[in-house]
Amino acid sequence: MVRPSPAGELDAVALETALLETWKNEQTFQQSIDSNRTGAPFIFLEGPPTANGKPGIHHVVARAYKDLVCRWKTMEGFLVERKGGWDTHGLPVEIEVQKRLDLMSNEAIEQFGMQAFNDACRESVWTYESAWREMTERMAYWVDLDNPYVTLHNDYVESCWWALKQMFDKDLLYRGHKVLPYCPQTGTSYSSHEVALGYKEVEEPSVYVKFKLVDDDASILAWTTTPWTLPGNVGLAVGPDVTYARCRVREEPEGWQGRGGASVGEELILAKDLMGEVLRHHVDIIEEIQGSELVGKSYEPLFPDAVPRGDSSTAWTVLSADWVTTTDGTGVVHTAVMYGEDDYNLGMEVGLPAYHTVSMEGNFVNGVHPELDGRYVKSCDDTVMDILIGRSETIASGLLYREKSYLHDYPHCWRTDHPLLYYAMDSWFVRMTAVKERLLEFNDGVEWAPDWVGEGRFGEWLRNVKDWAISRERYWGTPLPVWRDEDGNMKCIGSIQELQTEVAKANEAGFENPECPDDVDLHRPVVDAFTLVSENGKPMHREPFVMDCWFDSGCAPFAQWHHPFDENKTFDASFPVDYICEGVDQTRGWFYTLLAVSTTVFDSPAYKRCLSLGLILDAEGKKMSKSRGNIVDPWDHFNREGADATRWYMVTAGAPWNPLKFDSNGVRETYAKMFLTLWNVYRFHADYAALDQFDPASSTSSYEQRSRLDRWILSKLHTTAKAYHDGFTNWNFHKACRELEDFIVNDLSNWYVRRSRRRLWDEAESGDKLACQHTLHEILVTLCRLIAPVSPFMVDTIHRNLTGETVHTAAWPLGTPGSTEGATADAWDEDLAAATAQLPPHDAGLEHEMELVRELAETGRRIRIDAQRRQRLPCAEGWIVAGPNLEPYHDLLCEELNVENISVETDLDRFQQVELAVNFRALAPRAKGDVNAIAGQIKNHSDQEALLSDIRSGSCTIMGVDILESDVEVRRAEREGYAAATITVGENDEASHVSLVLDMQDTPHLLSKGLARDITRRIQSKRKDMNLDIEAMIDVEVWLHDAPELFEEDQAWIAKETRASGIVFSLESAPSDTESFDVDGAQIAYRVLNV
RNA sequence: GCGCGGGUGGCUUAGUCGGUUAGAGCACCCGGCUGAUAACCGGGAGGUCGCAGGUUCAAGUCCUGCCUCGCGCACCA
Repeated sequence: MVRPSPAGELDAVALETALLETWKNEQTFQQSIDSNRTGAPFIFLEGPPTANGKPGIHHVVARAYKDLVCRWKTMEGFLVERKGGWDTHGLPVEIEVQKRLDLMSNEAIEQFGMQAFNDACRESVWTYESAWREMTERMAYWVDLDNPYVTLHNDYVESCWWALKQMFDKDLLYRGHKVLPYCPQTGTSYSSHEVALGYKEVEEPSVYVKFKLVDDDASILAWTTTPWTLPGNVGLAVGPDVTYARCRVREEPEGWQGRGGASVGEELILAKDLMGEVLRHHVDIIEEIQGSELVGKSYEPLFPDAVPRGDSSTAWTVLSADWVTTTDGTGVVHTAVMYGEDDYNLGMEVGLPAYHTVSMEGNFVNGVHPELDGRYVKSCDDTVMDILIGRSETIASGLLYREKSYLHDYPHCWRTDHPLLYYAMDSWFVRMTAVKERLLEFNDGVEWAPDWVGEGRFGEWLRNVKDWAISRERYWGTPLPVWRDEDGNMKCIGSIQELQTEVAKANEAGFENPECPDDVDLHRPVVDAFTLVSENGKPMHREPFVMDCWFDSGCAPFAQWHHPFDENKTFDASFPVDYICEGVDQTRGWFYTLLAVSTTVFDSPAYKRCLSLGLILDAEGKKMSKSRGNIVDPWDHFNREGADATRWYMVTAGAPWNPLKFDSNGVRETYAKMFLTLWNVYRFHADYAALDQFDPASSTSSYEQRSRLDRWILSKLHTTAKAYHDGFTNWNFHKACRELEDFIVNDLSNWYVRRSRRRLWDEAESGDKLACQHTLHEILVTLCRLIAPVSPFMVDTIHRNLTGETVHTAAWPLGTPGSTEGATADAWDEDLAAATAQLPPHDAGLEHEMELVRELAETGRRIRIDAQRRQRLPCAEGWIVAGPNLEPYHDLLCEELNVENISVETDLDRFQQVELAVNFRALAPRAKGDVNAIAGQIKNHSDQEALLSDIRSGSCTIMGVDILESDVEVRRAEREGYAAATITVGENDEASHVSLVLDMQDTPHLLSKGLARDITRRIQSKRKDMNLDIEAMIDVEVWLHDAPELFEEDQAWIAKETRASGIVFSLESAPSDTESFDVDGAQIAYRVLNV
């Protein structure tokens, strides 16, 4: 037997913290999982956050959506286990530690000691773990934080090694170069994110250089903003479809600034479109040439000693590249293989020599040019130009055509402020280009929310997929498990055991290695210390890289289970996962790396559904970020409105994939509107249920015993729950929740409870009271279950008090498909018809009628305001004109409208008149341009009734167009001169027009009733001011000196309503120590005494 | 520069297939109602639906261009 106890005032924060304690004690989370042990699994994968930053409100949003779906699926009977995870490797961790220890270069780190540095990283990773844990628990994100996967753990790293070996064995892993922004000062290359931090506008010299053709007395002009790359030039790229011009210098230009030039008669080749931009000389065009015709021509190297030709046949020739444009420069791109990404790719494609002319320290290497060797490249711009000008007799005959300063954004080291160099680094790659088709295929099978992220942003990315540069020249990360000897022979190690075997083998071959125990630390520098042996007996050293930390997280689906070393079953049953959810910024991050790893390792997709969340912006619309300092602390809201309101606000503020402007005021509004209202509805029910010892289990109230109001709210609940569920299955959580909130505030609180209040005041047992209590009970229990996935606190308190059980192991009101035999999580979108069978009966007619009744009640208030008649003064009669039969609601309407009697007027024309409006959709196709004129004529026609009958008889033609009955809509409006209003119910063809008319005549009887209402209201208000108990009796005195007559029955009614045991009405003047008020000009005085 | 998504009263936003008077909430003003809650009801003020063209009888909605914000990519000779 469950009897609710009284609810009391709401203190959301206290309620939530108390529940957290209860959940901990009862292990409610675990229970909710255990109770579904036999259910079909629904696999969720947690994207691991990094705990070396403080959690902000934007993290709460992501966790709210993760939690919502997991809780919902759990209630649907699925087994939803949620393993937590932590991302613990990577550059951010290193940078944090570098800052703290003031180690701003690789050299400094190595001096400090790699082991000590990595120890510091290992520790730093957990800086904010407790903050994360507290936030996670407080917001009630249910995830297993006690057994999380951690990317730095040996088991995890070992799985990553295993995955790499799979790739290696499939020849998907290779060693090459990648051109990266590189800082010679810190010896570090940067990820795009860091590069973005350091863009600065700088003015630098750019140069136009002449490249002399070998078998032709002409030069090709090329432009570069980085003169330091010119010694490395090995090719010139032209657009095959670009038109070039061969011009001969006719005469000297008028003005010439800077160095460089050309002699009269000299021939230059450049894009025709850019001649005006580039050339300063007067020239004659000798010939127009297609780019493709230039391809293959040889030219003389600028710095003949800088780069050896090797076996390249294409070095120092003109090459074709379709990305060459004529938007700037000369339409010819100087190509230095090692110092530009396009250059490098082109060089690899056509076989240009790949030699560095610049060292890792940023200096020219020896042998480039006597005046440059050993110098820092960025300070050599002038020297390079001088060399190009050379020792020629005139500047004009040198190789420099022109110099020109150039203003552009250039990346700088965000730590040292030095310009970065694009520099080809040794690097390891995953051959993603080889599996592109599979990636696209797998992506097609993913259900994306919103779909345009998958098809658009992500699909675009995949269609342009490039090989994944997965190695980093760093210290703190999963080490690349590849060992290599001097001849380039390689071994990829896929497990600790394999490492031990290889170490033993090497030791046998005579190498000395440290111990390699079972729990060997799979990090640098420990693994660096092992020397393995190659087939031909040579020492193999580990490639000195760590993995991109995104590789780690991409391995999460299997590495979290230490696959394939442990628990194979867990992995097999949980891959691919059913659901992941992260911010849209993970598109190229985790969403990609998961798919990249699963495709290359398992030839499988990694996830079936992906919810991609919009960014969280601050109130000004700026992205929340640490550097801006605009991060909202979730605790500001947890400690004020509570986690329920915060979560509900997040979900209702907009579509999950849209950017969310986080508005603190919105959380407050959600609290006041949604949760306070829900609580008060619950409180109303619980207080009376407690008073009456109501027990839902030991009494019943059949559907037939329920009042129309009960059946209406039950039907409304049916409709709302169905739409809510439908919203969930379509990812429209925001629409679902808004609709539910509207139901609670509008339908439940403002109409059902308001209209039902008196039913529960009845102190005697009655079938009607019981019907109301059962109805409230059912509504509240269902609501709790619907709300629980989104905001799990208050509804649990309510559910527990009403049913004795937690809501979190309760069944979803629309069924539990997860617990049916043979179910799978793929059945996201179950049979709605079957699901709604579990809800209370739906009655569309009833909903429609009640909508009309409510509108009529509101209309009555409007009529009174127009007629300046106060609400409490009754009207003798109200007429309802037209519309459906509302007979059963007349009592209700009498109360709402404050009229003595309601009657139905069947003679429509007594209060209504016809108004015609054009149905544009029907008439416009025939009337074309005249449609508006015709509409005007119809609307302004002086006799609408006559016009209508003309139309009906087919004898109406306006402006040559026959007007048919289907061309017009017939509307009815109230006639002028009555205290009346007309409303429209329904839409289009179904629309009906109902008028309400109120009788404005006063009688002594009505005035007396109105007066009684006013007096009652004053006394009630006084009772409230005096803080009297609802049950308390009072004594009342009233002075009605110049008031209308107050009949005896109304006097008695006042006494009853106000619970007055003694009441005295006097016609004398009131004493001075009384309170008084005004009713239609009469002063009424009164006094209330506590008995 | 390229791609994606936005721009609707002071603020947050809804707006389906192009259709008649652009709908709500917050805040504001006036009035009402209340043993009904930080509530509720009625009314009011507040909108060139980013700008400019175009298609159409009809455009917040479709098309083109531009401006602007956010994000991603590229910043490159």
